[in-house]
Amino acid sequence: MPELPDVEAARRLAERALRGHRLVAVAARRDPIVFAGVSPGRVTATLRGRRVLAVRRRGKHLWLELDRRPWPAFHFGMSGWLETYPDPADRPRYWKLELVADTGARVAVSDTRRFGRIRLQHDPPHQPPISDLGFDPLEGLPPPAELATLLARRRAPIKPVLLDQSLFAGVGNWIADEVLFQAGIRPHRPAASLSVAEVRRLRERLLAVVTKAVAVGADSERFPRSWLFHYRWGRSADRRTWRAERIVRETIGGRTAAWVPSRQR
DNA sequence: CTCAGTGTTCAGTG
DNA sequence: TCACTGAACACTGA
Repeated sequence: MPELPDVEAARRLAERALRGHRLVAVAARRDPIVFAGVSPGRVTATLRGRRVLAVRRRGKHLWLELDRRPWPAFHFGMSGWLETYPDPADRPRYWKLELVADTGARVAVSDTRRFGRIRLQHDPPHQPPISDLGFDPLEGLPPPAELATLLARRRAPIKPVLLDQSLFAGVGNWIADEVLFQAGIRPHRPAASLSVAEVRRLRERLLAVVTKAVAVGADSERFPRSWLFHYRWGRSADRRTWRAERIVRETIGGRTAAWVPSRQR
């Protein structure tokens, strides 16, 4: 689930449950992979009794601002998730960390595949990996001319360049494919080969896709029917858009790209 | 049984 | 140093 819109939805959920409240109980499951070098004991001891001042996000990263440092920072990897619930029995199966607010509200972070990371950092936004991130589209993108200059230095296909978090923070596999589809650009095109007009379209579509996905709470059922998103999966060889255009799947830059030859040049 | 998957990192190369 | 490529990571579900 976790591309920018999902993480923003998680941020809003966590903020509603935790902002202004004290953490009266904390449980951390032993997992040396997800907890990057932090013991469960240190996590619980650090967080218990703290007041949550805010929940922040940048790209696909989330962190809590507390009344005392260090603060917890989260990356959800491929399968990480965050949910809130009132009943302890609803703790998710692959939970890693559970926070209980003084209201009784519970927030859990789970991760089946364990590619996610939970860190304790003194100042998350000014430390790697968050400090290494590039532009978060929700905070705005540089003007087309400046973006064109940045892309002109990249010879790799535009698809993996869109996935480069040090350039576009929060863009994941489906957003990159969606943006290229809507902008009418083939994913294989060297980034440096895009015209300024194409960069302008790319920029505009990136802003539109991210804004819309966030506006509907990352609920894909509510994405516009015209989006490639609804048609890109499924195993059948004859995947088609709602206009019956053929959808091709191939590996580009190490990831599966879905694209529509008749619409993307 | 095999393979793909909403992601990142690291080693090796140019 | 930088840009790029491909493999590795861990696990579930089709």
